[in-house]
Amino acid sequence: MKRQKRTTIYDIAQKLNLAASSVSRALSNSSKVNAATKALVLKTAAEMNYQQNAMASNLRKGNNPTIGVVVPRINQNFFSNIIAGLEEVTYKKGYNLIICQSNELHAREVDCVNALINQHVSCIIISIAAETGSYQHLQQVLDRHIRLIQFDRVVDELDTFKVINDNERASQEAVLHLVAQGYKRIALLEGPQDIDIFRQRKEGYLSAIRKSGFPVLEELMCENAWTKELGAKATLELLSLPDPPDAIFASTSDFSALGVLEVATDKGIAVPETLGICGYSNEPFTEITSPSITTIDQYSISMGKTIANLYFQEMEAFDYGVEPKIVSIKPKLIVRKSTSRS
Amino acid sequence: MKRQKRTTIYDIAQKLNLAASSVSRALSNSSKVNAATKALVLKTAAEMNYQQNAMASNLRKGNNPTIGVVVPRINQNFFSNIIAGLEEVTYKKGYNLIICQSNELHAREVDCVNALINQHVSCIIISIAAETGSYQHLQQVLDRHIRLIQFDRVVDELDTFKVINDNERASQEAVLHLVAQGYKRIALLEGPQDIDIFRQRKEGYLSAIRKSGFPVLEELMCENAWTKELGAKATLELLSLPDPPDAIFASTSDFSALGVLEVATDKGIAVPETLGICGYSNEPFTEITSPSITTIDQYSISMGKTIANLYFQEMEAFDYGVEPKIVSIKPKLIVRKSTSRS
DNA sequence: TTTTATTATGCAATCGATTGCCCGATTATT
DNA sequence: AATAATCGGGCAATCGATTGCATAATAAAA
Repeated sequence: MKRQKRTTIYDIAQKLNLAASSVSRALSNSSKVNAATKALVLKTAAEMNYQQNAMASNLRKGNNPTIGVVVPRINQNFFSNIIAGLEEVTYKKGYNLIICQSNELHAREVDCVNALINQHVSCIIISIAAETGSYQHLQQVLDRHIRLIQFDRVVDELDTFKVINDNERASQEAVLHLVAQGYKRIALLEGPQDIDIFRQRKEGYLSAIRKSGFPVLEELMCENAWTKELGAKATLELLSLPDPPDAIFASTSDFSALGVLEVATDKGIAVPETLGICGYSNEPFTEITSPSITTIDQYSISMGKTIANLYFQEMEAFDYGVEPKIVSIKPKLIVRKSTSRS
Repeated sequence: MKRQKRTTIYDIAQKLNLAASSVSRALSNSSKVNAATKALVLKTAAEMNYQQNAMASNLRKGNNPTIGVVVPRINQNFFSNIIAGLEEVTYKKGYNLIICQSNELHAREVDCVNALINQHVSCIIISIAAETGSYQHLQQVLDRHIRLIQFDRVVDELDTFKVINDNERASQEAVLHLVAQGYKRIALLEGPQDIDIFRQRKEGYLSAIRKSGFPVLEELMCENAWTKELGAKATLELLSLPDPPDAIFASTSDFSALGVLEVATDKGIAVPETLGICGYSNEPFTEITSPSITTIDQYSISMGKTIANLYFQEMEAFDYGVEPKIVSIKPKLIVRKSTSRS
């Protein structure tokens, strides 16, 4: 079974007794070709089942309308929403999306970025892996004048476009909400402090606690309570304190908050009456638990759209002179039953 | 700020006073180049920050190590898991993944497929949109000798590789489980019957009902109860029957099952005692509801891996003579509290 | 009717890497 | 020592589309 060659503009040119250049112009609707010829070329191309070879075109034109995306995990609600949002916009612009996942590993992230550089993508959109290393691979991107947009987890030092959530304000708001509900000993489950977003969330917590006139208590802050299991473990420890907390802000994720809720349910602790629980991310399940969990929505789909639009508006419009810009989105506190005492 | 050109093999060749061909061979580790020269080229390439231009390379080699994926929605648990699984495998093979979403629209699906054909991807992996139309676009793919793998929602008529879930057996098993738990009037929430997977699930339901010696009752089968809202609506109707069902199999999705559960909870109907509920897909939240929902796990991540491996094993190894093969994965019934009477 | 614009088309170089073929210089074989 | 084989490397064509420049044909202007 022999692989028949695809039709190229040369095939069309030959058939119509034209030059390939004319065919090319006709197909790209250039004004330099006669309307009749144009129509004929278009018709013939359709008949011959012609489809442009994007590789050749892009090579010649020196640009590739493709955006590379690197996320820690594709199948994580937040990121898959981001990707969906990105796709929504890039599709309309005729851009392709190449997706990679770093699996939270630095080495793999470097690999992905290099692959994207090879592909000569127009832009790389990235949220960095938990396992951070040097930023040399990102610097490489900049050195090659490939647009780079960081989002969510960003490297501050790098002077790039950034789209982030205002984690600090959101966290602060969440904690102030807890205070308003009458909680007085509010614990924090925090994430790895070498990741900016977790530092910011902790900042928000601290400033809200201070602002409310409460003391900052080391024993109420648990490190690395990232997953459901770790959240549960931390909760057990917190609850066995001589003076246990009356609310827990799982700033790492809703999964962590779920761990808290499960422990509370197991122990017969009333939520929200005896223990208030607040998560982060607005995972779909937070609405479904009983009680439903108060959390923070990050507008992930629209964030994806924002990122893509940023590229198209700011970056395509002008040339490289554009000042890198930081877009900060304020997430929204979603109050549900797990913190509604009143 | 002028965009400095990227270094090419010609730049390296010039610097080392070599021919570009030798540089190319050195970089691809060809045996036709002296070890010393090879080392020198590699070193110089690194110094000059050389990165291959994949577009040029792929054009010349006539192949593009890229796989295109078209799914209805990227941010749907099942599909994002599939993509994660695919990526896991393709990454290791040095392949790129271009992701598109059809948004369940036929026209958009056609667009995506055409874009992928333009890109000369090596393979297109697709789960077709709910809004089906002609299959001409997929036929085009085959005509151009691009590998095509359909998964989950497939077009039977097309003679391609297919990776599917054995929806019929899984549904049958679920219903038989309900029967074993003593449920006697089992209702079905079904999806659009022009999509194969929903037809198959209904078949499974029907055969289990017959096998159990129960009558097939039209009034217990509700069409198009796809979403949570539709599931809830259908449940209200079912419960207002003179002789209401004692179990509901939401074959469309867990969301639909969730709608059922919410209605039951609202009405104070005991689950699983008075009403049994079974969903489909093993969405993360099914574990969390109270009671937790019995459902069917589709092994989505591993299914993604299976699909990718299918491409690499069967399709790269041989040439086009390979007989299209159908891989059927048997999903797993996950029994939880919503159907556990005993 | 001659000259100048305009329009439509062709020619050939180009994007960057790969590869078949050829050739000179070593090394191995008889 | 003469011939054959091997090695290392260069030349130039090629992948398919695009584009600056040249040119023929036609229309407009003088």
